[in-house]
Amino acid sequence: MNTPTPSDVGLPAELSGVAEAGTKNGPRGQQVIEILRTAIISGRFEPGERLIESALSMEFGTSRGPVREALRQLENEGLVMSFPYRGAVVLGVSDEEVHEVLIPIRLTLERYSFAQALDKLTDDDFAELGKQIWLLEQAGKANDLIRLVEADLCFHEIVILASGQLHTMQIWRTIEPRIRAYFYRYERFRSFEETVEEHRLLLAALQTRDPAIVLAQLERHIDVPSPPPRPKVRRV
Amino acid sequence: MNTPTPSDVGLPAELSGVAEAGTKNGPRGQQVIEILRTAIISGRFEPGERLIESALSMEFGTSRGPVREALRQLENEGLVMSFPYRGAVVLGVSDEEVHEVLIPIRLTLERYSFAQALDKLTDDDFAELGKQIWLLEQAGKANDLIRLVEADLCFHEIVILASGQLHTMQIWRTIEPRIRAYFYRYERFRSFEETVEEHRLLLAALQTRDPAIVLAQLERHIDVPSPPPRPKVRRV
DNA sequence: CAGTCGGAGATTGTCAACCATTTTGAGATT
DNA sequence: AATCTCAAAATGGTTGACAATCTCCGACTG
Repeated sequence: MNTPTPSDVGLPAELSGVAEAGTKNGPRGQQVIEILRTAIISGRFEPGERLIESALSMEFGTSRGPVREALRQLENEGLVMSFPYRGAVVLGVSDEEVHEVLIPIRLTLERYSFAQALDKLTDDDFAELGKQIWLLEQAGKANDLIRLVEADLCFHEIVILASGQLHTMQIWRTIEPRIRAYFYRYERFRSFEETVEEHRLLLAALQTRDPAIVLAQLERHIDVPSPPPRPKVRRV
Repeated sequence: MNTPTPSDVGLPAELSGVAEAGTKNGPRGQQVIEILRTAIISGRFEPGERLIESALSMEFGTSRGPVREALRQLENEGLVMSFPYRGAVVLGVSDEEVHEVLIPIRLTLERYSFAQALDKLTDDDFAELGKQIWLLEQAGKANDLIRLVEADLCFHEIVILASGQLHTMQIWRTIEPRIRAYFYRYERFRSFEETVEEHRLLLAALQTRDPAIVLAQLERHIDVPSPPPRPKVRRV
């Protein structure tokens, strides 16, 4: 899994010791982002609820600076919308928009990056993918939706990162949280074992390094469901 | 053209006096974003060039705060990439990624929002669209690429805004600058009159309010060109 | 009584100066 | 030649203070 370093884009540098995403990232303000994001995705904030900078900074024990940046970041992930001098409100995602926009975009991103990643995947990458499969299995057995979704998305992110396509990665980051929120809502209606099996097939396909096989399996995995699942629209 | 207001997403408010995008926006820091964005898109910065907060804030006569936010914004538009404690560098876009990722995403966005906008477009919206057509004609006659691209993208943005789909809008905003940069590079190789005519057809299609007609014309307009145009890849 | 006007209060936007943290590059050392 | 050390440069974050703007509520007016 190659995280891009400054040298990849023209900055003088060597390999970067980028912390494994998840636990204790570098700058503290990143944690603010993560906490807020998790809170919104898991539904601890109602859509429409206002987020006040001073209140949040108080709560997190930071100054307003990091909170402002977090809110801007969340805005770019579509979890929040803000208005000049009026502050930020939590956003919801309609199932329709997920199906008609976010999932198709995801498919575009993954089609391209899987194809690009084919001749770049290292043994290390495959090992990481295997690890995610294992985590999927564990989560499945434990009936742990959160960890299942986590491993699912991580699997895909590994390939996207390996593809080394900067803009594809950037767009992935902005839609991933919304996809995640959607999965939390609806993945529970699928058989966990089915999800695990699909990723096994996907990994096997990747190991052939045959574009046709990989893309076929990818389309089968992601395929855009025509009728929005359970409850209908649920606007904003 | 409906710009979403806080009330649309749950905030108590009435119609917002959002300034016509372009000239003197509200917060000063927004101008910093615009200046930097234009500078990057028009190629006044080389890809790989470093952007230093203190230098920029000096140059713009602001404090570092607004510059930091601008850099974060540009990062979310894929024009810049930043690394913790290492700062931001200007990014380029490979033609391949534009064709394989950005344009297909654009098509997804527009398919959905044009369909959604059909029964929401007001007379005012149509008037605005007509105005853009006129501007396209003027720019075409004057052989003014910049203004042509401006009116072109503005035309599409009007429809996207009218669709009222918040996430579609949000994603549009993050890819629009890169599309714009691409147009600046390659639209010059097309007949301006052809571009104008296509938008005339698109507007006529919209006026029928018939989804089939509109989508057909849209696909014809945007269609994903298979072979990357002139110079080949041009990485990062 | 409806509608308008005018602050007061709340919240965001910006500034300035400062310190902590981290990267980076140039020497000095082995 | 490779490594180590250290100071300079930049970013990340803090504090406290204002300026600019929105919101809302209550008084005034037709």
